[in-house]
Amino acid sequence: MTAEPASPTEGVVPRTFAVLEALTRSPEPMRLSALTLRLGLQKSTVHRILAGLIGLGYVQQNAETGCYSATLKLWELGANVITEHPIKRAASGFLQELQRVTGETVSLVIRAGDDVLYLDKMISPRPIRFTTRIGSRVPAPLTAGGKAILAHAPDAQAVLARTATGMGGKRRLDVAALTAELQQVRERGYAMASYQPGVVGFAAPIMARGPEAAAAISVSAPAERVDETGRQQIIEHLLSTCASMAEQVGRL
Amino acid sequence: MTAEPASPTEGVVPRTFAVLEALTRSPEPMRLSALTLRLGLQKSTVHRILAGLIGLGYVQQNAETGCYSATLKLWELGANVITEHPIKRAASGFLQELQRVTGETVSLVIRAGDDVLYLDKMISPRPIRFTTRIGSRVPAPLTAGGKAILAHAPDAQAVLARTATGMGGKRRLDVAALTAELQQVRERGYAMASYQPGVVGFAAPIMARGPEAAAAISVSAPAERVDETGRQQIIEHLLSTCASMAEQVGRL
DNA sequence: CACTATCGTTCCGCCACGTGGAACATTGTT
DNA sequence: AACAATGTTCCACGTGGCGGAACGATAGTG
Repeated sequence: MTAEPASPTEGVVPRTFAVLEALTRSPEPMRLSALTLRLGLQKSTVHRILAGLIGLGYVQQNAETGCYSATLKLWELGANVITEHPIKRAASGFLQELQRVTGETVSLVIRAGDDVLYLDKMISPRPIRFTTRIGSRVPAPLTAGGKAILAHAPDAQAVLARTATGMGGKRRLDVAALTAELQQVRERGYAMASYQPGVVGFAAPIMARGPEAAAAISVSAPAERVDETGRQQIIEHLLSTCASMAEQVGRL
Repeated sequence: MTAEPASPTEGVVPRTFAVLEALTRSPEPMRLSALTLRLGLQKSTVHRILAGLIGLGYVQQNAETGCYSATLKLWELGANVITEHPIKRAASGFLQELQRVTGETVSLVIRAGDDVLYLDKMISPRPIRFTTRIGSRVPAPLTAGGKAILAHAPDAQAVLARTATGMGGKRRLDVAALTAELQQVRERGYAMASYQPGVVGFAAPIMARGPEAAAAISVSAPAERVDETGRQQIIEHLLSTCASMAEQVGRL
């Protein structure tokens, strides 16, 4: 049942979501042929699915180019999920305050499989903009927030192993070094990383209810803007913020 | 074809989205029976759809209560739509700056049918919190942002009429007064409203490319915090912000 | 403690609807 | 003008969705 012969048929619903996922992942609207190619489906099948989605209002078709794209109705659907999310709700005030006192970009991430997921972000008023987007995923071991969470995850080793093998030669993961680093993170209470070149990130876990981290808050800044004293101040604010939030979340 | 006999069958996909919409609209997780009741579907049908959605990862079931709720995966799906949205992207910096200089909560709204849709919001660091949520809809004529947009919409009268009939006796809409008010909005360049009790809102349209408003930016504050000079300052900042943004959007 | 009511899950025969191939229509290219 | 590539429509086939009903689980009540 669960093991399908080869690729018999997969049902409308999974295919419908595959179409939506393809459309939303693409920065610009997609043509029908691009979708069929990417999904490995029949032209007519994709066309029929798209027609249904247009009827429901989740997809629109550019009248001139004929390209398809997801509509804001799809965004509305998901938006309610996050506004109800307890951690995101609890974090809002803390993020804002931390952004204010540090003057840098702060983010809220949670773990999602072997990745971290950016739940919220408050960007710095200063010139530099980061490219991390709310709703995007990044392999956990690459980011400060991910390390902060993994340091308190029982399956951290497995995550490191999977991530190391998952990424080809490009930026090899040094599992041994990371393992040692996670130990350090546990001791000092915060993690550091430089996922994007020229940007340093500091993060601390939200330790609420139980030994695992519910989330992490990170502060990111251009490397040249952070000297030793700035670093210490950021870390101080970060740790006290996370402690306060953990306390509040813990007694919800 | 388009006119269905009575309620023959509707197909899996529309029903699947109906389930998701019901789940996301509900503040708390829903039981199966609540869903069947709300959707008017068969128990087994809803159950089958939910099982499919769980398999796809868009729905989760609480192990203890058995209640169903949408997952963050659904949020991820929609999140990409908005990060690519040109107006939201263009507005981000302007919203942040306007929030900073006014110190109050600023929002970005666009029109969606007869409603306005909250695309983005930057909340005031001051004590009061508003209940408007990103991704939520409000009938356009009730809000400052909606009025700012309607003032430049060719079908404003139709929207007023529909909204007036749509809302029962509760807060009756005075169509004549609103029509006059829209004229005022066109003249002064900004709109006012008090959709939530004790909160005043000011809004101005983003007039980019053509005679219609692409969006509106609004500033909301507790009524008692806004005196006459504060009001004038807010409006001044608001108008200059919208003008700058319109110029930038116009030449994209 | 048995009885009943309610909710969630599973099963199954029927047939509607999704499926993929191909034909048709449309637009752009050399 | 002939061609190529893409988008849309059509149709016979059979898979998978459909709803009713039976089953199981849990809880509330006399």
